[in-house]
Amino acid sequence: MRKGEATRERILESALELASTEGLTGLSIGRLAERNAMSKSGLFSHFGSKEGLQLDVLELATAKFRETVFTPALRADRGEPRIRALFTRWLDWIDHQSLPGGCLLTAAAAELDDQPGATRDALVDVQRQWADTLARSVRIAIEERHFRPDVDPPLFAFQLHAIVLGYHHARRLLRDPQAGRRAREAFEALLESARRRKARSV
Amino acid sequence: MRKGEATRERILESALELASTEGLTGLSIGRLAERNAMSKSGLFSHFGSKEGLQLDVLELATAKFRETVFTPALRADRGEPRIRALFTRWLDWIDHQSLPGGCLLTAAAAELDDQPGATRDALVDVQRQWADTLARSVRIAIEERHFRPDVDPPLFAFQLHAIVLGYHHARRLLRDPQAGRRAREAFEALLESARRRKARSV
DNA sequence: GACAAAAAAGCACGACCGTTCGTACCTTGT
DNA sequence: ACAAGGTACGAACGGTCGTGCTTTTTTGTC
Repeated sequence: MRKGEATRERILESALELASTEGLTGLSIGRLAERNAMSKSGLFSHFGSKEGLQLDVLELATAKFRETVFTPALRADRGEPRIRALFTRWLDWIDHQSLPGGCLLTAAAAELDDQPGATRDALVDVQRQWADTLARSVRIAIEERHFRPDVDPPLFAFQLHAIVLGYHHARRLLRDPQAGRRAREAFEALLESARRRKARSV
Repeated sequence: MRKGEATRERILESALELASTEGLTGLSIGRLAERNAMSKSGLFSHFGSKEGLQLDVLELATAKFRETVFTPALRADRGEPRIRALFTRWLDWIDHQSLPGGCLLTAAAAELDDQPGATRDALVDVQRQWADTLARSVRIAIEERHFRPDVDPPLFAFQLHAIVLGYHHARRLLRDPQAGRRAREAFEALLESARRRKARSV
C-alpha cells in the first residue's frame, strides 16, 4: 500500500497538468495512462471512475492553490498588506505556475458551469469558500482601519475576483503582454476606492 | 441550393445552443444530428469538418452578439450613456439570452485558451476587436468630456470586461442571486472613478 | 524465502467520435 | 416535364472513450 499511494500521487500530479490544458472533461484516462507509462486499467483502478479522478484532481488543485496563494499570504500583516499579498500571489499562481494551462480552478469554472454532477458541486463549494475567504480579508482590512467602514466586503471580493478573471482572459487567451500591468492598475484603483473617504456625489 | 442554406442555418442555430452548454469541443456532430432529426453524414456535409462547424458557430455567435449588444447600443448618446447601454445589454445577453449555457464567446474563451488551431485564432480575433471597440467607446466618452482626459481607454476596457467575467462566474457557476447587483455596483464605481476629478494622493 | 495482499497488466466490451463513400431522393431552373 | 445537381441517407472505417473482468506481477510481512 506504500507504493500504491506513491503512484497515485504521481498520477494526480500529471493529471493536474493535463487537466489544466485540456479541461477536466478533456482529461482522458487513456492519455493519462500513456503519459505515466502504465496501462489504462492499472491507472483506472486507482480512482474507480472518471468522476473520482476528476474529484481527486480538483482536490489536489485546491490544496495547491491554498498552499501557494492563501497560506503564505497569511504571513503578511492583517488588512491591506494581506490583501495585496493575496492578489499578487494569485496572479503569480495563474501563469508562472507549473501548470501549463493556467489555473485549473478558473478553467473548470467556465467548463462546468452547465454540467451538473458531483464535480461541479465540489467546484462550487471550493469557489464559494474562496469568495468567503476574500470577503473575510476585506472585513479585517476594515477592522484595521485600512478600508473605509462602508466598504462592502462581498462586493470587494467580487471586484477582486473579477480583476483576476480579466487577467486570465487577457493573459491566456489574448496573450496580451499588458495584461499584468492592467490587472495591477485595476487592483490599485480598487484599493484606492476602498481606502479614500467617500467622494462627494457629483 | 435554397433548401440547403435553410437547413444549414437551422443546424447552426441549434448548434449554438448545444455549444453554449457543452462547449465548442463538446459539441458533437452525432448529437447535433440527432437533435435536428437528420443523419450524421447529411449534417456533416454542410460543414466539411468539425472545425468548419466550430468556425461557423463562432461566426453566428459573433453576429448575434453584435446585433444584440453592440448595434442597439449605438443608438444611445455618445459617451457615458453609450457605455452604460453596452454594459447593460452585455449583462442581459449573458443570461436572458436564448442560449441555455450563457455566452458562448466567454465559455469558448476559457475553453480554447490552450487549444491552438483555427478556432482559437478566430476567437482571439473576435475578442481583440471587441476590446478595441470598448476602448473606442471610452475614447469617445473622453472626447465628450464625460470622462477625465487621463482615463486610460484600454485599461477601462479591461476593467469593464473583468466585471462582466466576474458576473458570468458569480451568476452561472455560483448561481449567486446577488451577481447582478454586484456587477452593477462595480460598474457604477468604475464609472465614478472615470468621471470625478483626480483624487488627491493619500 | 513463503505467502497473502496490493498493484498493475491484459483483454474485451459497447458506445460514441469524426470522417468517407456510394447511392438514392427531391428541389430547382429551364 | 425533364434533366441537372443539390441534398440527405445508410453503412462502414479506424479510433478513442470509460469501464468491467481475469490474470499476472510486484510488494510488504512473518
